[in-house]
Amino acid sequence: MNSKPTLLQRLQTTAPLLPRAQQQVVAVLLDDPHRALSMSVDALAAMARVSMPTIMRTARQLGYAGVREFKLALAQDLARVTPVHRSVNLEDGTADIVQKILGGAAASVAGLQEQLSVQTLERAAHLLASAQRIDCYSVGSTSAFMANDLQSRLFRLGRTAHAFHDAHLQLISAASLGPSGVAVAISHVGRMPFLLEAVRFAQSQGATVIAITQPGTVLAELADVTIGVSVPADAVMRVGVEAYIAHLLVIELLMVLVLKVLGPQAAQQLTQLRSVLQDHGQDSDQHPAVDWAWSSVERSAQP
Amino acid sequence: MNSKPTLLQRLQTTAPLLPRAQQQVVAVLLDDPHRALSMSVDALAAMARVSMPTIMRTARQLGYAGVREFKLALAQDLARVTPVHRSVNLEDGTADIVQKILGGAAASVAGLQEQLSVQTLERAAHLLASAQRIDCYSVGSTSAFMANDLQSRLFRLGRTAHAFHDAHLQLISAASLGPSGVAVAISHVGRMPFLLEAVRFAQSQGATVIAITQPGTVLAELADVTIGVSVPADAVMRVGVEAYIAHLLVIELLMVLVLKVLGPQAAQQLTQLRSVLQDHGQDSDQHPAVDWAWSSVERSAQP
DNA sequence: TGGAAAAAGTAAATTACTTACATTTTCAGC
DNA sequence: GCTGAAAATGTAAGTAATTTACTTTTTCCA
Repeated sequence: MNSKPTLLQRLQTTAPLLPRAQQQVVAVLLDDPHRALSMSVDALAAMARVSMPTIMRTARQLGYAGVREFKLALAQDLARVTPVHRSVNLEDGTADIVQKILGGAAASVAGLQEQLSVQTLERAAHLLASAQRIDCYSVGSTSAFMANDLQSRLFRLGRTAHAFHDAHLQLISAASLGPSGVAVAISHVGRMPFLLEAVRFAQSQGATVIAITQPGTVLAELADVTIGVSVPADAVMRVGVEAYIAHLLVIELLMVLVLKVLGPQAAQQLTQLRSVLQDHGQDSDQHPAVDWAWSSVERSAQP
Repeated sequence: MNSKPTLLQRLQTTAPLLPRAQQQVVAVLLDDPHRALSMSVDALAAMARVSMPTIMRTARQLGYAGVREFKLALAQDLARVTPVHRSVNLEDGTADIVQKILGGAAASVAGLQEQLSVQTLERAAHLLASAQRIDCYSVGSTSAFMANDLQSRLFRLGRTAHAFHDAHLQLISAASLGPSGVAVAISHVGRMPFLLEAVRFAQSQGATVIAITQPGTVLAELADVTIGVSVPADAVMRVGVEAYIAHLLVIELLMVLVLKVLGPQAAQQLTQLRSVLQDHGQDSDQHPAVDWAWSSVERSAQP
């Protein structure tokens, strides 16, 4: 899972370093990549007002063996969810807005796949599966929801978990965690002083800290295990729902992995829980953790 | 916004109808599409043990003007997020699990784009922008979070909004909404009796009801404006985070559209709010609505 | 301002793709 | 089971695309 910036992004960043004629080529490519694909080399050359070999040189410069390969790479790049390069504008039509926001979200989900490290996730899952107590710390209303979600889902998996949204309570929790405890700190920005203080304190008492935050933040540096989540670079100005969604997905992932570590008997318990909920006619708007776990068990139990 | 089957799927279904030599070609393509892309026509021909023109004929048969076009189409197809058809299995490796869950999420976001109707969203946005009071009804803890989110974001846009998670309070609210009020009912499953009762009551008092729910549910039928959100059919067994994410995105969209309806002066207010929050050193873990709105204004104010 | 190195262009060569036509295969009708 | 026409495939020649080799222009340092 290597993180790769979009080809188009790379074009934009590399462009200034290129000689004049090649910059013109890149400009044409960026202007309408889809059209560029369906044009032949000499058509492209004409449009960029350069000679044919320049096209080829540009492709080489970007690290491709030839124009053919470059075009294939570009095609693949365009096909995958294209990050929005321009932010939403109030003058946009409704359809544009839908496209931009959903496109951005899809891109950030796809990007997440490349950011997450399997090893890190596994380490986190093992810690969560073996901790004697798990405390979830949040900052702000959004993270609070996530901390609660994490707590209740861990709880359903039979783990002892709490969620604290308050700086003071976090400190108290940190004081009592001890070496067999795990704290999970959720904060996208990752530099709220109170939270950092609680984290440091928990660590000083021997607890292990898992952070779900942007890479490069103070919190990320501090934590024992950091699950880095960064929204795509294009959207720097717009910290939107993308971060929420990424965090939700990370939690979902962690829960599946924890369940995997805990093994079949935990899955069994979930199945029972689910049937009880069903008997009581509970809406499954409640909590999906139960549902997916159930389906997983279904499948793996009768192959 | 049309849904299309994968090119590879089409290959598989069309294959039996094709003459022998062309079937061999398709077999090679399906065997290792990525490799097939990087091969020239005669290399492909050699591998399929057919002559060059057969490759070309196959491409034509499939509806492409030539091999070149076909290859581009194939490249695009291979790159796009492939929906997961199998559900997560506890025997899966970590990397598989990551891939399946995130892939599923990406697919559902992409699917959302095809489900949403621009007209419906616009109608909802206009209703929200002009209502004298907006009450958000939820069922279950998840929807509760969403109702709160919706409420607080509407509030920041200067709208009068409340969120009710309790059947009793919802009835009371419904009683007092009146013709100039709008109720937003959020429930994925869309058939909780209490909620339906509140909705019917609100309507009987002249209020307009917007529903965010699966199409085809009782709630969907009942509401004046239904924003239909259905998780992809593949994932029927696994009602996971996909539904959350879809709802979050719908709310995000609605907020942008409402802001658009309200016009620049509302955006202006948001900008001010943001600067106040910044002055007070607030973390932007808080609420993204402010951020994006700010960036939109930035852009549209100084062109 | 001279001159060397980098950049861009011209034209030829190569390679990949496409077409036209010959050959083989298939199968319906006798 | 043979005949012949239509479909399918293959051969070879042509065309269009890409790449290379080499020349001219530009840039910029001394």
